[in-house]
Amino acid sequence: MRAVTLTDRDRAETLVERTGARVTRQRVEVLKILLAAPRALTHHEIEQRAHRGPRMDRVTIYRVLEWLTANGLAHKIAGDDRVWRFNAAEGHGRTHAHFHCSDCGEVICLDEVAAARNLRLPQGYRSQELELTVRGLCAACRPARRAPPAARHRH
Amino acid sequence: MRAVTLTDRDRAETLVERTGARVTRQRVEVLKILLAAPRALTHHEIEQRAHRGPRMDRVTIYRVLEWLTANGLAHKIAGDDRVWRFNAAEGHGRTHAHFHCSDCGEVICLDEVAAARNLRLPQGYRSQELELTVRGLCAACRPARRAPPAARHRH
DNA sequence: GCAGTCCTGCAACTCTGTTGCATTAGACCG
DNA sequence: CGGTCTAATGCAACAGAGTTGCAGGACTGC
Repeated sequence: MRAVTLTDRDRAETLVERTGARVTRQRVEVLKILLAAPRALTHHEIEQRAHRGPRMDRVTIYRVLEWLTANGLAHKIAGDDRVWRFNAAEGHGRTHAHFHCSDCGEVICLDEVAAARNLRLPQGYRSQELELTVRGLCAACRPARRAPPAARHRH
Repeated sequence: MRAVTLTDRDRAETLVERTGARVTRQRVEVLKILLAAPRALTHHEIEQRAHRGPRMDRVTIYRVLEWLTANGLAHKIAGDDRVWRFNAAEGHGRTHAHFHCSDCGEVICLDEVAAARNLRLPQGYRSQELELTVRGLCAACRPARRAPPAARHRH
């Protein structure tokens, strides 16, 4: 995980301000956490990071995440473990790709791909968004070739 | 929804038999329901259909679905509403595409697409499966051009 | 028919996310 | 700077999907 720099906090604050809504400590804090993360985080992970600072309620985090998503500042990904994961939404268009590790559940964003546009939908269906999901093993979970796999934890 | 034909029941039975494990009423019944459905079903929907026949426990359905998935007879899809949906797995390869209706949550399978194979993963990551998700509005949820939209229910 | 195993049903539980409501604290105005 | 108005927060209770443990039932092989 990248270190939380002043820049992340400032960027977070600026982004929240730009929406025109209230700039609260909680919104800035959560967005800062997302900006500092190299991958999508679960609510649980965000909560843990948030609790290093002053108290912030579970529910507030849910509501902030919802608000960030509604305002286009964060992006919500449905994982395979029934848990939402959130990204800072910078640079996310209507077409993007994610990698899901089938072992540890980690989710990262991949560069955009020109996903199949020759896709045929049934009569009357309309497409709004495309998402390409790659499932596989991340570097940490991939069985090593020589050395035995390092001990890992799930989640 | 297609009518449940004798063929579906027979096919279900044959498929379960082929695994070598026990052929139970519950397994055949659930697989039959999946085979008869034109789209992915939630546990809840499967339960409702199953309850037209003799008693079958909620938990048993969960376990049967898990078993079907593990044996390659069913396919599990994470929807945007935190609910698993299940398909009969016939014809599902390692690359497939689904359509998720962002309004009613319906999930259907699309024909396979040759999804981006020029995808670049980070160092050390390995891909096992590709899934293309198209989000949009299904025919029922799409705002009509002339007539007002018909009344609908969620789920 | 008997033993052993696999599967099912039931109850209780966990975990993620939501709702209702009283209280707090940003934003704005003077 | 202090007051006011309202959106946002904290707290508690709840809801729904899925899981676990265990006792009893049903297949299977002999």
